[in-house]
Amino acid sequence: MDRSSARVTLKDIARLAGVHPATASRALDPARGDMLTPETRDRVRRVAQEAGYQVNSFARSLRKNSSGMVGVVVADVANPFLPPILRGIEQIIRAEQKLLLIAETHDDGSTLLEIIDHFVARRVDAVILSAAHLGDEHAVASLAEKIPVVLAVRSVGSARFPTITHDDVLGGQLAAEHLVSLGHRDLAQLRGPMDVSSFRGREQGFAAVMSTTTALERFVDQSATAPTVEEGRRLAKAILDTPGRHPTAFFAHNDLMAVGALEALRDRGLTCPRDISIVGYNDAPLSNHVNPPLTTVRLPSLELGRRVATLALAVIAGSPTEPTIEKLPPELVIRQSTAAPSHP
Amino acid sequence: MDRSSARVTLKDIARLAGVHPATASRALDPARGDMLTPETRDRVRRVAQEAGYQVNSFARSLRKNSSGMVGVVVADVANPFLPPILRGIEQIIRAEQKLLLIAETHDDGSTLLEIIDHFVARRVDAVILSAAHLGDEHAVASLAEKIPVVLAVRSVGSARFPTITHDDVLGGQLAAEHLVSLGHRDLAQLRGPMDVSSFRGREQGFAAVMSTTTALERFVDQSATAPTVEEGRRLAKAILDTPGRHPTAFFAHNDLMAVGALEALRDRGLTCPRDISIVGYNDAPLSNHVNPPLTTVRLPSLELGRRVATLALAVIAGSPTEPTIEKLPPELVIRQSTAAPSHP
DNA sequence: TTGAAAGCGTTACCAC
DNA sequence: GTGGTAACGCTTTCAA
Repeated sequence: MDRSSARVTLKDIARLAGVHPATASRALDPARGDMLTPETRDRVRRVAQEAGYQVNSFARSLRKNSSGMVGVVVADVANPFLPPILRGIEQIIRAEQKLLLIAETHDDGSTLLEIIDHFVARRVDAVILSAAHLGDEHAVASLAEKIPVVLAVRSVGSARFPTITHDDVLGGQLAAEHLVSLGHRDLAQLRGPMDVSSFRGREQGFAAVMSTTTALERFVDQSATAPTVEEGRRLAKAILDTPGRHPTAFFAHNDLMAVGALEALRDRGLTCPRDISIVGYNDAPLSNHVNPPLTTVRLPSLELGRRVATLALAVIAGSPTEPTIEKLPPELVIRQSTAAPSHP
Repeated sequence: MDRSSARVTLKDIARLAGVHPATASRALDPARGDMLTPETRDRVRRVAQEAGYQVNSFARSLRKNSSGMVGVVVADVANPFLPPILRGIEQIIRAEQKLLLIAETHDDGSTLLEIIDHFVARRVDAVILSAAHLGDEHAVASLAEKIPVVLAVRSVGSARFPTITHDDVLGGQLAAEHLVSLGHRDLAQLRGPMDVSSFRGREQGFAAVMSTTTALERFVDQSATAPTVEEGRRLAKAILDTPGRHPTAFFAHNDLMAVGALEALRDRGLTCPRDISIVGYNDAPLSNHVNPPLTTVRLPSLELGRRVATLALAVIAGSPTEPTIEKLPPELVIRQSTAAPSHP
């Protein structure tokens, strides 16, 4: 593999076509192509084509001070609810001939700062941040001074930045109302990390419904360190290990935690939904294939991705974006992990 | 949000620190920092720190002709077996202070070419390609002329390029041997797309075992257009709809297809493993939570990611990489979707 | 319509 | 050990 050959530059094309580099530059830019006579334009383009010319994006970006890239910050690519969001973003961004730079924080604050530095150094045209924590407001603000930022999925608490999320409060309500209407009166949430707006919203929506009914929520002081199967299992186990009657229904803050709860039940010889009903969240890909198939809350994630990307492009273009927060409505999907309590 | 303020450049730092830009450049480069007196070096660094200086990576890249980015091409980020590979890659690449550029082909040939163009234009330091099809050899060769390329997971058939894959032939063998040793004699594969080396390898490993035993493989001419739940269901349904006795075991080329097969069984009122045993592939995250938990083939994907990235760095550094192909061994995980046939 | 020249911010090389 | 100079490849004035 010989890669030593120097690459063909605009100057080469200009020489081959017998024109000045500036002319060649104009010929190859669709936007400025019609400043030229069709003949010169086409000749240059043909030469470039034949020579396999590719712009040097460094030089172009240096000159234009824009990278043509959009940075996306996510917490964890392994999270199964991310792909549709990323796909939605990609659809919009690629249509604009821009490229996506994806980085992961693993929910670590200092990694977030590092990534932000990278993005700033690379003069990313905009940052789509879906890994924010409540309290990251300062970091986001200082990033926003340099690069357009839009928040996806997770807000930072205040509405200072353009944000598009799922309506997590509504999602929590849907879950609670479903369980209450089935007759459950003794419930518990398996909470995700409380420094993330999504889980905070779910908790509040759920609790709000509780407070308007005769139903009781218990174990309100526990939450997961990460929204994983293991943590779901741990929280559920802690509840089941508590002496006395256990709740008849769990609201897990995502499907992975719901699966962990299923494991905890099984460990104790309990059955879902006979002994305990479980509602998950996200409608992750295999949620309808676990045993039992999960009742869960489905999110319009592809749409969210598309809207976020569209918003990012608008901010790049400098439209008068007032800091809005838009919340897309979720939808309850009823499957077989929920039923009326057997001992009412 | 005011982003109009011009950014601070190296020249500014030099002026503030009372040195020449070239000196400032040296002071800020860890590798060349010790050419300077500690005093000047530290003074420059302090000034840069205080002024919030960030290199302009375009200028640097233009000068160095290297972007500090590694491009990764995958078929589909939603595929649950990718995250560990990406994580492995990221661990290695980030340690080198490089950034990952991730793009998806959706297994579409022209999209692959587009992405390659983008990567070339952006002078990515290397490309890690895990979305190759058998027959993409030409495209890969022309890319490799310009940028170091390593193949991950999927080979192109020939061994012209440095490649690290899972040992799919061995994986197919493990699956076959397991089923045969349980007593199955009438089997079928639910094949993934045959233009992908991974599935091709699994098929061959499986078939090789068949040919050395009294077991018989049937339905050898069917394969999926994509390795999805839907396609797994379709293939399984086609087999079950065929008149006469059906096979007593399926080898699905991945876990998603296995789940599809489970659906097809359920649709026909059949039970796994009582009526039909199923082996999946990949040990995807929820494979042990579906009903029944899947016997499957586990892949050392994190390790693969790490090795691929290490190899890519070696190629970038110009080490004398002879085109090797390395195959990492998979491992059979026995769960509850396989059992001895009930009507032997 | 095209050409000339300057400059984007950085680093490599050569002097001193 | 530090400064000067040039160059990376491109786009964008400004002139002609």
